[in-house]
Amino acid sequence: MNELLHLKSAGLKSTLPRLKVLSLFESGNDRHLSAEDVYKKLLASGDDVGLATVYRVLNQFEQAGILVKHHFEGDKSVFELNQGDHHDHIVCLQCGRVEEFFDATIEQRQKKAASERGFELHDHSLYIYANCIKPKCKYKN
Amino acid sequence: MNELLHLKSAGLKSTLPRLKVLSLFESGNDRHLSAEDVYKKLLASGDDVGLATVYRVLNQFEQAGILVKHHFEGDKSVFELNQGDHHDHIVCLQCGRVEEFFDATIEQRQKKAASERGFELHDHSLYIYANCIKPKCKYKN
DNA sequence: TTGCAAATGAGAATGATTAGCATTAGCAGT
DNA sequence: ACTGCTAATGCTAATCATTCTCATTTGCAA
Repeated sequence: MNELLHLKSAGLKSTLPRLKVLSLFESGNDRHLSAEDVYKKLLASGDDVGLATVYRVLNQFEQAGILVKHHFEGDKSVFELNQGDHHDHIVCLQCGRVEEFFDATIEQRQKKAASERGFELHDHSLYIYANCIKPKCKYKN
Repeated sequence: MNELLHLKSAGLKSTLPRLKVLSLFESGNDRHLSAEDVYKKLLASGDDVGLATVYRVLNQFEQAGILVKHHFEGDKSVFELNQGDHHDHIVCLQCGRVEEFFDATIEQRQKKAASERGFELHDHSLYIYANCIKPKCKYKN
């Protein structure tokens, strides 16, 4: 009943769509999903939720700290389960593979860069766009 | 005639709209401008260019390496003159002030993070979202 | 079980950006 | 300078992701 706890503590009613979305992320099959992805996966598994609801739920979960939202290059944003550990992302430009990483030095220097210039760091987004080195990349190798 | 050289070498005809857009950026009054910003500024100065043209020109300039495009938090993207020097950005969440910075160590560690995980770094985007420390911030101080 | 506010679903609306197309304007060659 | 042709422009309509509206449904507390 981990899901229920999450929802309760966020002041969210435990509804079918919310549980479905949550368990999709907790199943762990795909860490990074867009609203469209979630919508399609739910449809595919016979669960009938509206796209608008998916968007709403995703955003509520983000507010509640259950999910984290990312804007990879360009258009649609993706969500991933918030497991407390902050990390940044490397995205393969060819196959889309996403790898997570954390570098204490980078974090450190960012804070420094901000404070040196009269800012108090609140947040940051760091995406590395790269190419898989063979033979891992699904497309280019 | 710096502008002309730019355009020529990019294989772009030297047209009125392109010259207008280019000189807007080269005037240096605002480093970071969205398509909408450019459009409005041109209108304001009596130059009559269509919004679609602005978008087209901006993208052509990006391809040509004359401008660089950035996606700050959320929606619209902004462009800035490409002066050869790569840098990242700090954006104030309150007043929108944008400060540029470069940190060799961060660059370094990114390359390392990528290669350690089987990627060849191609590109990256790093945005620090922060709050101005008083009294510089136009809104919160 | 009842009642009601909160949540959902379907479709319309929005906002940024792009595509389609008829008209205009650079510019190379007379 | 004049012709002509292709690239460029300026509308407007179209896209695409995301949000809003609102009538209907559902979770849940009394």
